[in-house]
Amino acid sequence: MTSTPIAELWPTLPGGADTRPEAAYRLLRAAVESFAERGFHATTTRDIATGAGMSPAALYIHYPSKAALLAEISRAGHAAALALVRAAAAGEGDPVARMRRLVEDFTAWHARARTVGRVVNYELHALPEDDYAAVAALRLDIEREVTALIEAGCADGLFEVAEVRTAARAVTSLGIDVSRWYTERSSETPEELGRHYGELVLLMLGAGR
Amino acid sequence: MTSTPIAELWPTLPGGADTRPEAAYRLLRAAVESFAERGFHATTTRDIATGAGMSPAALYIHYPSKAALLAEISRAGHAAALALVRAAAAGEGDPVARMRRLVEDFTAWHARARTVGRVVNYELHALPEDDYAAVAALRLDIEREVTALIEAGCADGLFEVAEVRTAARAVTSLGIDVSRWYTERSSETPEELGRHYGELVLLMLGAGR
DNA sequence: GTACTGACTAAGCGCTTGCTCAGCATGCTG
DNA sequence: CAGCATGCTGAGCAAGCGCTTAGTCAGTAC
Repeated sequence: MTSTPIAELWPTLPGGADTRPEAAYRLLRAAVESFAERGFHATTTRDIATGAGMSPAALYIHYPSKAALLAEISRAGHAAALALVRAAAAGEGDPVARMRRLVEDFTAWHARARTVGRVVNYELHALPEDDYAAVAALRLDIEREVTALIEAGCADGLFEVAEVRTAARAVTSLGIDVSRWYTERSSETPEELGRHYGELVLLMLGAGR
Repeated sequence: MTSTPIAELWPTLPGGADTRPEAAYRLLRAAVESFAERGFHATTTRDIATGAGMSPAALYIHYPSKAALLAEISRAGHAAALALVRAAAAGEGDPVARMRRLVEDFTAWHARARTVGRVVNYELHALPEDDYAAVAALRLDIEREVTALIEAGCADGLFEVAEVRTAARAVTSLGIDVSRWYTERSSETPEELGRHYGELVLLMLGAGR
């Protein structure tokens, strides 16, 4: 439906040199919409091609397979999420300020780019083995950034948690799940939701104002 | 894989009178395993039948379609989750004690019955329209129970939250997402995880000890 | 002009899918 | 015993799948 977040997301992502024909991006966008709405296996190559305004055979000029489209989406989406987490974790301020920004950005991204988010988080099982391995590494990196930030906060006496790993799970989990339930009919904007979730997480980590 | 939670879950569930042939339960269990691992659309009727130790045709003696199997699983799973939430919300103690038990039970259930949980939470889009409507009503009931309990806690001055609906979302979201990431290799048992999550949620709601 | 390229389509191949159907064994009932 | 219901199988159908093929056509190079 709303393809604006995807349009914003892509041209900047797959690695600088943007020499790919515009038709390849139309296919990516159509694939994201279909995969998010129906799932990978229920989406046909005909769906994607039609959504991109071309015949089924044209898809194979730009991508070697349906799974390759999924892999490209998943890699780009994970890279974007990790970049955002890294920027917040390495940003300015104490661990409290950095965690607040991390949760705000992570949450707002999963609300804004919820179609990409759904593909990224709920279609992992359909990835070819190699692509899955690459993407799993990115997911581990995200988890590690969050864990390290919580540990830093604990070391400074700003956070207080029983189990760091469980707390880190809860933080990423809250953000990821936003892409499952958020719709454009939700009462809060992605940014408002981000701010509320930022508050909730800081309380959860024992850093209430 | 581990089918014990499913085995425990079912015979008690689909409505008292347990006159259904044992083969129907074997089909249910095989379907849960397949749907959870590969997703509804990637699962074939041959997968399910083979998993239940019979030929593909035998499936249609017990269920009219592949989707009917999904619907039965989804209804039973949602009913179980709602029952557990209702029991905790209407239990003994103040809102703090009841919320703690609600989160503990809801979380532990999503960890223990993670295969059922995955089907219940991530295959909704594959449900026939009527079944979806029935299941959506159960989901709304769960959300309402949690919201009401938070409101009760706020009224008693035990909780303090900026937005009740957002807080309720966060509580259910944390529990649901457990079924996505929890594995039998996770470092905590379902019950330990439940206790940790119970603590985190109470902090989040401004009720830290 | 000729030669070549990249983006595309119409047609369709080989295979898998959800599901059906005729038939068979078993056990219960009169 | 016959009569019939139940639970099941082997074979297979129609539809739809991912992907391929042969060929079209506008654009570019020389």
